[in-house]
Amino acid sequence: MHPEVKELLRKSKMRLTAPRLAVLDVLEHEGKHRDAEFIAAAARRRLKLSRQAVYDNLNALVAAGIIRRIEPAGRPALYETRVGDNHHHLICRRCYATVDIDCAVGHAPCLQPSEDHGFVIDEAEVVYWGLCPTCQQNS
Amino acid sequence: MHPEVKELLRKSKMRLTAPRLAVLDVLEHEGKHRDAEFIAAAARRRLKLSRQAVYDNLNALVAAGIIRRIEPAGRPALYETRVGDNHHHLICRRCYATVDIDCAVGHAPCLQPSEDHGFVIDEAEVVYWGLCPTCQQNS
DNA sequence: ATGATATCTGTACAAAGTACAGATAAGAGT
DNA sequence: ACTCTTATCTGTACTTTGTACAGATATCAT
Repeated sequence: MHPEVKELLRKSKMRLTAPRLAVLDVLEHEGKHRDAEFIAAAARRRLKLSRQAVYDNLNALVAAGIIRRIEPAGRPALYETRVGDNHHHLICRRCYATVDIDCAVGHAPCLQPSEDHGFVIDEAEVVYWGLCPTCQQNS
Repeated sequence: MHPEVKELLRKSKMRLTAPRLAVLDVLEHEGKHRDAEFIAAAARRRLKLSRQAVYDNLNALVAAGIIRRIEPAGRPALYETRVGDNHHHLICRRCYATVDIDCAVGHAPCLQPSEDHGFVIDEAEVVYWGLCPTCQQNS
């Protein structure tokens, strides 16, 4: 576990409980984009914990800005530790492999639609859909 | 009901059943972005039909490219009749009002991420999140 | 060490959508 | 118009993903 993670938790006044650290450890060491089910299963290899604890922790960490949730259409939510840069995602339609994409149009990207309709916009969520190299071959 | 809609159905070799026409009629005349529950309720003011018929028809129409489904994070899916231009959406975080956004970067937009990782990309889904004018006032 | 309360457990519940079997009816062919 | 094929519809049961709630536990401040 990276020590700076514990710093982040303390800064957010969150307790350093074993289930919380386990959830973060899974995200740091067992894949960059994982759903709650995977995180629960992996965390249970370290300790015993309930489904509710997994969801509570994921929600608390998202609220604190320590992890980020993405919700691809028709799929369970995924969680990742890369936060703060509002990067985007590219997902395979067949196997759902997910990779990060830096924004193509500069630094604070995509927050400028052609017409804002009077809205105050704070986020642009972008998901690219396609076929990953492996699934292209097996088609 | 616009006559061209029936043409579209025939072109797709889909039967013109009353439930199917009712679903399309709701989307044409009772709001541009509606979820399955709303569509079912509105269609039931015209005729009696089951939940399954609503979902089956929506799925069939999406598959035929006659309507489009969008799935905002944490919300039920919305359906719209504007298809073929891959436009985007702007959604209010508080009241979930949803408006269409033309793509800011040209004609076949957003299909060029900074790095494609070998994927063959066929769609870029963009959702802008913010506060609509009404909700800005009531905050 | 002690206490306040954030967190965890476990069960029940909820929302959104799908599976399946049998009944019905739309459209093709006569 | 009549019949047939089969797409579509109905209704119930089920699935997935996630939340609500009450009570037990354990973390951190003091």
